[in-house]
Amino acid sequence: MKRSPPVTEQALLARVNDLAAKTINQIANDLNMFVPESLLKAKGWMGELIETALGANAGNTAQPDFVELGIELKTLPIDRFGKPLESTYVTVVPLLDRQQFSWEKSEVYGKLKRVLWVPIISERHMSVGERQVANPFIWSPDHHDMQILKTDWHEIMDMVALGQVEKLNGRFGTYLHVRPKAANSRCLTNAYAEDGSIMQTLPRGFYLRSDFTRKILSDVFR
DNA sequence: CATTGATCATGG
DNA sequence: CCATGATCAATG
Repeated sequence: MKRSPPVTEQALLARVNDLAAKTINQIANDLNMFVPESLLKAKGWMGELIETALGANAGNTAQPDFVELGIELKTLPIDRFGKPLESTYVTVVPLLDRQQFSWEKSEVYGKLKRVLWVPIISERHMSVGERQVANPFIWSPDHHDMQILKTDWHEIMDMVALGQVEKLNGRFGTYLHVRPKAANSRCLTNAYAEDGSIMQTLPRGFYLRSDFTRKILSDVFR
């Protein structure tokens, strides 16, 4: 039932290339998985399907999906022209980290340093099963993009450390921005207040803007 | 119509 | 609650 993880990057590429051009129905049928009518009540389903198909093994730990390879898997919904339809979730924002202030040790860096992108043509009018895998590829940020990601991360984490998490909103950040990441708007978690005490606030996540993922695709396929 | 803010499912 | 997987949907 569960597939073992690929041992090499080459093996992972071979597996994911087998998915290229397949419909979601084909992939799910091969795995004996049921395809939901809608993703409204199954928002993570696409990602879980591709994880299963490829043998990802990180579970819900805060590590890249293919732990030994250090590669993060991201499905990316695109329209028929290859334009991303959504932002891409990266990881939760650590609200109580005043120490571990190193970009290279951050979970954002750990996940974005090497990513297997699996674009899926997922226009809303298409049924889930008819949606189709496009051209997957493994990517790392170039130096320029890495600097921008690092700067975004530092600016956001500085605000968190200064107790300004509630001043953060989706307008901050060039590539990486911060949005709510919770079951609903009543969820609360601890964070620093501006006076250094502990306050309660809505949990947040780091997301990649779709402008940036659009650029990634155009850099690769130009 | 793009973007920001809100929400859904699951496992530990 | 916190982490994973994201998409939905109100708003400007």
